[in-house]
Amino acid sequence: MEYNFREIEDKWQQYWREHKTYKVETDKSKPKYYVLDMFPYPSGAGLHVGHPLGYIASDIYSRYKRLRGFNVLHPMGYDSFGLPAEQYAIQTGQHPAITTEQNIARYREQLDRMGFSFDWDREVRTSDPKFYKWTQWIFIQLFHSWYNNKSNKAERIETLIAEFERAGNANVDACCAETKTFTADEWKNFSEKEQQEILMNYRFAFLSETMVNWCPQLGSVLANDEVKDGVSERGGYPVERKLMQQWSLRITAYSQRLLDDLDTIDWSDSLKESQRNWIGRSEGTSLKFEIRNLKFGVEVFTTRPDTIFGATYLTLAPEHELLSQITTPENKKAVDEYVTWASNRSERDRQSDVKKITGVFTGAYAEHPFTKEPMPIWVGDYVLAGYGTGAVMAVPAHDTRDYAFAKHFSLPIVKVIEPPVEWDFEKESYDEKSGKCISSDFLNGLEVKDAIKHAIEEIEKQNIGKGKINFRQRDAIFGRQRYWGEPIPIYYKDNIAYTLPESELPLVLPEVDKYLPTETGEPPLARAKDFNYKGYPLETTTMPGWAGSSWYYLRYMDAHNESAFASKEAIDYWGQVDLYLGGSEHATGHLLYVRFWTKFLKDLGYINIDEPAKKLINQGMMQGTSAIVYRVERTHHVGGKDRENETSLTSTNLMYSLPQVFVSKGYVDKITKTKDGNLTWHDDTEVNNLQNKLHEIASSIYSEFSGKMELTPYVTPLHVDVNIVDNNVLDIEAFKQWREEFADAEFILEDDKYICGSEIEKMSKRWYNVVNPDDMCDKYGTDCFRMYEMFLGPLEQSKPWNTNGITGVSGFLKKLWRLYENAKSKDFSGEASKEELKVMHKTIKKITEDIERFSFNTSVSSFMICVNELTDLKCTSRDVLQPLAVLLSPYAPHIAEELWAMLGNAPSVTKAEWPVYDEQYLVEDAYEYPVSINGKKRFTISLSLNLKNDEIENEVLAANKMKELLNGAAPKKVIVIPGKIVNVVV
RNA sequence: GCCUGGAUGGUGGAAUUGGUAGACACGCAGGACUUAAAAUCCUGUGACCUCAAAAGUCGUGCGGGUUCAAGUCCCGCUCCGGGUACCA
Repeated sequence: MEYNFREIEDKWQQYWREHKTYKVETDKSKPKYYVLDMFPYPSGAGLHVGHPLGYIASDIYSRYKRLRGFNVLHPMGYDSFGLPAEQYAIQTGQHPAITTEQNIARYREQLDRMGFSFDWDREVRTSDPKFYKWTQWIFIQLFHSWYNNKSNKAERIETLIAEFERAGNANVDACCAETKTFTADEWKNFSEKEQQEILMNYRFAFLSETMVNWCPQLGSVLANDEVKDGVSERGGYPVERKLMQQWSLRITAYSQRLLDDLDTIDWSDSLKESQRNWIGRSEGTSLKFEIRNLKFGVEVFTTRPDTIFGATYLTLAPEHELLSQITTPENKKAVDEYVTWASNRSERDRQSDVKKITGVFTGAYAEHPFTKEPMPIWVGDYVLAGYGTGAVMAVPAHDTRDYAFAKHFSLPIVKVIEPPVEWDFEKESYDEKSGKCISSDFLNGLEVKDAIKHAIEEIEKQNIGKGKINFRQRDAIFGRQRYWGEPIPIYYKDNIAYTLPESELPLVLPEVDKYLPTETGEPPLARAKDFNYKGYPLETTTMPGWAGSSWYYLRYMDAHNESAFASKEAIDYWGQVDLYLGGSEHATGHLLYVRFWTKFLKDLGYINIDEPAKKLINQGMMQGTSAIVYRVERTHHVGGKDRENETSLTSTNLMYSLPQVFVSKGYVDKITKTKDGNLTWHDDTEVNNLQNKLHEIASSIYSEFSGKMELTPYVTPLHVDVNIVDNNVLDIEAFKQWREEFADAEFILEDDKYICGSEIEKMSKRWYNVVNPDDMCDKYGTDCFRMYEMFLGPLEQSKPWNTNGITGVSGFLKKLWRLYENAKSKDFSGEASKEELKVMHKTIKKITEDIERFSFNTSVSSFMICVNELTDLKCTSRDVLQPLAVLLSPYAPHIAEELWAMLGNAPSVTKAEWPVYDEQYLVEDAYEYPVSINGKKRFTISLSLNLKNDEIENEVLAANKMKELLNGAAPKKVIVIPGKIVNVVV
């Protein structure tokens, strides 16, 4: 019987469905293991071959862990709120829920085909009110919590109110916005409104007036990680800076813990490094400079207090709040103009001409805290309002940006660090943190490191500043002026924000007639009728896309719970995600937010883990391989009618009326680009050959043609659908049908084939290089597709998708099938030979180790070797073929089930036990001596022996020779490099 | 600029702790079976030298070093990918 993958796949998928094979329950008798995939956003395009890469890997690992006796939680769901569905809704008026529903159905169909072992009973969708009820619930907890720096965790707001009532806020050390100090009595006398305003400064979810990234085209604000290169990540629209009242989450409260706990998790170094950079901790000191003739000072932040004596001026950000107060009347006009100019620059302009130095003198002077020298205060847009204090002390000799600014405006440059190497201060600043302090009063002679410490001590002693840690990370903007997201469970009474009672949850997304912002610029939710709570208006912004994904892993544990986001029992049992798989593009977004929410929920006692995922693996991006065909220019097609009417076949007419002609890649390689950008053929014979071929084509169509065609050496590369290209060979018939204009195209072939060029690009519809897994599964079967995706290369590496090698995997499966078919005819009754057992145990060891270290690509090779060897040995033994089916089942579950059944076993292979290998079959004949020297199992002695070549005929001989030399202890491995050295591993 | 990952045949990639580099697969070449094709099977396949074989020489981006032994470790570069950036 032939290997009929379609029949086998249908049969077993149905069996799994009917028997709920992959349903998982809390089972305390078994160790748990939680394998999580980053859930997909169900876009309209469906899955492409890049998606399943991670899912296949996690599925293999889940299946493996199950066979090893673990109770494995392996769920799947959809991150179903998002922009594309909303954009589609704006264009068509169709409710995003409907689009989303359709997309999910398509995703599900595709996922089902892949034979994944998900427990679908636990499916979650972030846009489902039953799910977002709990997202809203968490928001309410965030609103009613604050971060206590003393206990170093989040606490209920009640503890803060109690403290206010007891002793005001003088002793409160919280992560909060700047708040005036008040006493207990003052607190009690504050009005409700005043109290609420103060509390807002402390809440984890808070409203504030902040600079936001405003995207006019999307009509919404964006978080920092949603902006790339000054344009929106989705859509690529320009982004402006704008001051707006916004909901934010106080993620900065956790900056230090997010940083510290990176050391406790098994994530890739590069990903951890991205997060460290994003959090951007820097140690330094704040420092106050008095301003001449004014009563207040200006505070700066610096990481280099050691260079304080090199500070020659101050620079403020254009948005700095003190700017208008310090500017002298004669400089006011210039400063105002500069500030207006700077504020009108878009984020993109600002980034694109970073090198342009701009700034204006304010007329004011600060006083150096030690030398009491006057220091001019400037305003310049190289200083950012959002970082540190929005003001810097400029040390041009030791900071590149200050140096450029000082040079440009001819400000003094004072060297205070003597570099340990030759340095030309005429050319550039010396920024390194090494060298000795000079011209620096009490710091003279100190090394930079010591000088920093000493300077901070001195600054603190004189009470002009103190050591401070700054983070680059900003609080996360949480409101979006969009429709398709979770409504924020807030209503307003007297303009004060209150949370909805938990009993009112979920606050369901209301129906609206249009999905656009209102005419007055309010978010789409403002269009909803009766959108209020007891007459009080509800919040009209919605949560950002990352809200649901920040906690979804907890919902899988107990997906249908209606009284809690998950039961205590489920949370305690499943604990942490043991293995999390997903793309590295979420490094500074989702993966920070999910860690943040986890820590928050832990602080409030709802869960007992600090980190969501113990181990994380980033699967590499699957790039597309575009296929290129080359059209010979000047042979444009003008349509059949023109050709019929053609009367005089001049060469020019002919060229324009000929069908399009495509040359195979081999010819194109013979073209080079000249300096002036034109193309030229390498040699004239090629030109002649090609012309002759074009001529042949012409003559075959027009028998009366006898002229000579001119050939222009241009070819135009065109993208062609990769699905009609196999191993770079174009399927010419399919190509002709692909596009009407190619219907009667002609081809100049090499070796009777049309070879396409290829280009590695991002997978995109535009380049026709999107490969859909369905097509692959139709052609080769799911098991083949799964194994081939793994075979392509290491999981974490980005790689182009190509189908060049899939025939190898396909051939392997057929061969595997035949092996069992042949054995079946002999009832699998063969006695396993020693060779067969060796092959078997070698394979068990290899596959087990491969899976443990996520090296799935090498596993596929091992299977191929194993089957090749067993075929050669004509293996018919159940003792060998049975464990092989088990080993194979994580990779190719359908065929493994069928082979398992074929062996006469009861269904299903998923209930089998993972085989264990036996060392004794792995030892090579020549080295079958158990050895331990000095109590160590194995170590290497390297000896140079003066043995002649003929004395060491082979490794066995060498081994025996070594045995003599080692007083009877036998070597385990001997490497003979004839004529050179004998290396021995004992 | 900074951080990070990488560079191995015609191609994708193997080499787990420093131990015969190129497993496995694709592709290519030749052969068997077949009326033919597909499918399947067999043989060869890093480069150079050689009619061929034997033998030899070179060979893991480049230049040095450590070692009996380096794709692997160390120092100095080049190029490519990813992240990030007036962050004081």
